[in-house]
Amino acid sequence: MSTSEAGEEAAAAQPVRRLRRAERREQILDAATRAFARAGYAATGLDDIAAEAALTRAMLYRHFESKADLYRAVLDRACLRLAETTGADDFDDAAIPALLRAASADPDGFRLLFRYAAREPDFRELIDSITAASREVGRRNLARVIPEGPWLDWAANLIPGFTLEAVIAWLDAGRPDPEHAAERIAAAVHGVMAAAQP
Amino acid sequence: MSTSEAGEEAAAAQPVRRLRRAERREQILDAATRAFARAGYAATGLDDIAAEAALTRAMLYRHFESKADLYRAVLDRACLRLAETTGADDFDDAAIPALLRAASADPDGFRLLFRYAAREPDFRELIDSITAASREVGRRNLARVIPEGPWLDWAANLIPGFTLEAVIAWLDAGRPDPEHAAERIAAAVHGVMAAAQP
DNA sequence: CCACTTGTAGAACCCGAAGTATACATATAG
DNA sequence: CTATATGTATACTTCGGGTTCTACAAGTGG
Repeated sequence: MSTSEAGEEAAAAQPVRRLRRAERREQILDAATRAFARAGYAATGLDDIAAEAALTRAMLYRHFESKADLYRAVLDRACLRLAETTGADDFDDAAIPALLRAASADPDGFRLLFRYAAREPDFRELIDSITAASREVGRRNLARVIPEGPWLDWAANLIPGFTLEAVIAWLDAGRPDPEHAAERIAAAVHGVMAAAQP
Repeated sequence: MSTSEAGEEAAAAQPVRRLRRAERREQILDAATRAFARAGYAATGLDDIAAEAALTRAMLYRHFESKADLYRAVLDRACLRLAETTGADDFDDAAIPALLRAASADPDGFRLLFRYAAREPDFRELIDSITAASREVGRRNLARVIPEGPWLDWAANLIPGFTLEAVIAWLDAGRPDPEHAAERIAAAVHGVMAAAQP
């Protein structure tokens, strides 16, 4: 007890890693992304997030106004990263490698955006800028090979979500041969498109 | 005001349609299925359900122990109907027409089961009997055309969910030509399978 | 006509989780 | 060395929504 007052107990626990504000904010966003990606907004408590970040709840409030504010920041960053990695894609076949890159770069954010946020009424707006554009462009591309009608609607509704699910399934499968993964997923998408043709 | 004390106000409102217990229970389950199918368990309040059923909250508690109990009853009935309509399917191509029949017969229940309940940790168990079996059988069928490896995992993870999404998209598209819808969806599934082959 | 069931209306209670407050500890820049 | 930013710990308040309770109204079968 002479040299250090910190070591009162047997376990002298690491002396608390401190970060500067901006870095801590990022670290919290990382942790929150992981936590939210497990169960979505409603089912994830602030305690879960604090535990994931190895912090107390109080610290969360020093960086974010509220749970909703934190969630928005998480989604915003995930959207931003996605946009940066893919680069304003056209949602044709050329977009698939970009999606694979984006999903690899930020798997938790990717899953969160498309497995959960897409179905949460209060926050769907935040990613609508992405999904709306992709649906629109996707539909235009489809219209070149599928005649107007219910089966075009069917394909246009189905394919964007399917493409994203295929990418997530690729993540879940351990990201096998990244060289040709895009080709396979594109082939799968074409298979679905073919089924919608007359 | 002479013949009827009920008509105190201008609008004599229909004299409250009464049902016997069992029928009312079914009617509540119908309404709750619709309400839950819009936003899932957490985001749906008892007030929403009561409004949908055109009843007061108190009545809900005369028929169900709790919100969770009601939800379980809703899911159970939807599972039961599904099982009855499809009849212990094998989740090969022969199952697709059965799924279309089931989705047509109970669209709200179908959507609820596979769009929401499948992602709700607390209740997933209730439909796991279905999804687990379908995944298992589906994987065995896939293993006949795809060699063991990550792409088999990929397809096995992706296809069951995709099939269900394809059925829901068909509902959303207005159920076009039911005669050949199963063929188209089967073709789409085959297209995905083909993409997983070497 | 009576008893019973089905129904309304709404206040009150309760609990978990979000959000707030205060006191204290200590790395680290300057 | 000291000031300050970063952090812990914990108790407290607030709030929404599920749950309970009480009081009353009225259709229906025996």
